[in-house]
Amino acid sequence: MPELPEVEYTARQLRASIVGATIAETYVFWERTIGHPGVPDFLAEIAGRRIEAVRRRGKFLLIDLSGDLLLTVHRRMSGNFLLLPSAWRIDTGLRESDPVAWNTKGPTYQFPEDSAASYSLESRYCRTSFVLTDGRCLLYTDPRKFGRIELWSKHQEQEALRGLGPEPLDDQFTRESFSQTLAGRRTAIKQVLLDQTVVAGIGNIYADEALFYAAIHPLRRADSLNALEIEHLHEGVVAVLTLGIEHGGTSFSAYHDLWGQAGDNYNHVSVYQQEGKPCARCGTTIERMVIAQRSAHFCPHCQQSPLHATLPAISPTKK
DNA sequence: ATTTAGACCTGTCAGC
DNA sequence: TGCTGACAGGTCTAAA
Repeated sequence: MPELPEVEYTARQLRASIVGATIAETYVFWERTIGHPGVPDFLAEIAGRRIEAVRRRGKFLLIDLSGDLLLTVHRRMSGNFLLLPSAWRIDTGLRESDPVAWNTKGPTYQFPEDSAASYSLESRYCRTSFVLTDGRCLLYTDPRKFGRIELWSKHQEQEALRGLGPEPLDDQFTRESFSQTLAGRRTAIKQVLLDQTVVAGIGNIYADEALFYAAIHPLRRADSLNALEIEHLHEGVVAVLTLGIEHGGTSFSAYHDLWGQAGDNYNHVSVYQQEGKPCARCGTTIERMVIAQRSAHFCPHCQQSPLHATLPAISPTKK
């Protein structure tokens, strides 16, 4: 689910709400959610830490903790955070001696009668919960269980982030550096945009949207783009990510912000999951194809490609 | 060296 | 109503 705009939006909300708070207890309800270190060490290390800062890098949410520790969160497809007010009681069903609760249905929570339905729905998929000393509770929910939460020493940040490329909304992401990165790449530009070592934070929604913005066909070979097209694509990447943040992220069904609200960017997408609908620019029907095992959506009229530079369609099967 | 299936997971929706 | 298959915001690994 979350790409850069969704993670950035969450980071801003967390920064405003939990910096300065201290973690009292942590409960893990799905062991594999904790990617590093093992669950017992994770629980022992995180107890009593103060939350000093909240940052974002690519699709990673970074939480700096006291004692030079770094908590990294990658939500993958369906991970989410919910912050419960302190008045809300939680009942994890844990015995005090249990380091891990083996309850795949997640803990049960007692909500005020007037609480939003989305809270109780999401909490059903709680994989990890952080109880703060002020009584509030930060829930990490993740229906598909792909997301990972890891704890590292602060000096291990580079290792934890696995060679991420430049931040697209920072000065380091320039037309020139982008151009250099694309130079040696013979694969489809859509696939290259999804490579986190090329640019950090772009996912399937914003890759499709950026290519539409720049009027570039998703199958174009990356090394075939001319200077003007690279300029447009660079501009498009920045524009669609910035708009996504301004709209509070893109929500389809499951994504909600810290307080259970849906992001509005879905109402502003041009091509993503718009197959069969008319292009807002020219009215041509939006098409969908599979590139690198992912859906690609584009306008066949606006995003035409010079024949010499288009890759043959790859495996038009499955998905 | 690339490229591509498969794995990791659960939910939803369309079609029969 | 129930079953089946396709598909979903992502990334890693093994095999071709």
